[in-house]
Amino acid sequence: MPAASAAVSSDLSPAVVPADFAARVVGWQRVHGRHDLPWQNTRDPYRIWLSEIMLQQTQVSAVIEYFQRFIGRLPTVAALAEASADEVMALWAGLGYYSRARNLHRCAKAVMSEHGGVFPTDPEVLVTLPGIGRSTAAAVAAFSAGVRSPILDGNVKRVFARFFGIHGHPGVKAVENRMWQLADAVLPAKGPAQAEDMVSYTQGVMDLGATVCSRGKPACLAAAASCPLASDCVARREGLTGVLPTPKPRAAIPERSTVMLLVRRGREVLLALRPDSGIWGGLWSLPEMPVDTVPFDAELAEDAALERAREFGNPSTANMVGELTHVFTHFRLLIRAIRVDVAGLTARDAANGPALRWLSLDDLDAVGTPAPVRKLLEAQAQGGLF
DNA sequence: AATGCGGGGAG
DNA sequence: CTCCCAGCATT
Repeated sequence: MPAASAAVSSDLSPAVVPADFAARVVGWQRVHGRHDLPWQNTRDPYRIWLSEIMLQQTQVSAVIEYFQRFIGRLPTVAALAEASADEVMALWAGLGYYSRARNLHRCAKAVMSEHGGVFPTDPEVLVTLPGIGRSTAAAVAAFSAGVRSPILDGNVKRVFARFFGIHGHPGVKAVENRMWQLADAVLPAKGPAQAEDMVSYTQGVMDLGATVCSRGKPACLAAAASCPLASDCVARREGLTGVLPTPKPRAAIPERSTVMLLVRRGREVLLALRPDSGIWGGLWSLPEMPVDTVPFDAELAEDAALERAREFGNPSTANMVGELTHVFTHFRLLIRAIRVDVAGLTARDAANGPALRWLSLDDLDAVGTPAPVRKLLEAQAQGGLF
């Protein structure tokens, strides 16, 4: 299993970067790729740029209508530059990421004032314009002028992660850097066919990610012939399409804590019935105490436990017997357990009520208890801590 | 290096 | 419900 360091190695040996990578993608695109999207079949950098901005973090299906409407109303960069901010924002409304629209407007004005109204096709120039980053600059340059410059969007990251077996979330800088390195290394060869190949390759590597090397069930699993890269794709060979690309690490789930009472009367322990709604609804658990000191103070808690246990009998001793953590889907619960030994019965022996009962430690299977409570009870049954 | 930005679709 | 989508700008 490749270590994390493998994902960021700088090794670009030919063995892992097939010389015909781009050629395979190009050939596949011309037969199986998408050819009829509204921003294809043009070399107009304005239309290509507009589509690329709209497509940032936005799916193709959502963009199509917005693109048609926008072009219908503002068909040239000059028209966009002259339009009011209100009109631009109205055309964008509903697409999200509205800074894209503000930058779009600023960019059009900059093209008019700084580039004589001629949209640049040099990636190094494009990337200086508002809202155009490295990948968008490369896409505009490739589609409008066949410039040999790599894109790296979500589709490409997925294809690369799988084909090269790159572990680690692509949002991590080192992983992304590695992918940029590869994106440059696999580009179509320089030469007479470069411009047309760049158009097909740039479109193809995105089409591949969108239609074949999809996130859910990549088509290669059903039919290897559906992907031109299947024959030496690391993820396909090693059965890793389900784990690559590495998903974004989940946010740390919050931790809550509680104190549970192990109220002992000889071999018996007191259980409390949970309400039907909420966590562990309807299960028998242990009586709990509010935790009102931060940080937790064991001696205070033991004193409070002694006081609390007067409801259940005559308490003699209270001792922390341990703690354990139980992980739920949306939070982590730290459970501290305090054993309180009681003797005799009081007038308020609430165990006679419906929500409390005594249970023999020799008969744990008699009731349904949450897994962590079961662990506490089993430890009690064996007489020790846990 | 990590976050905010956003509405929508897929699983 | 979570994750992701033809990313970029800002901190």
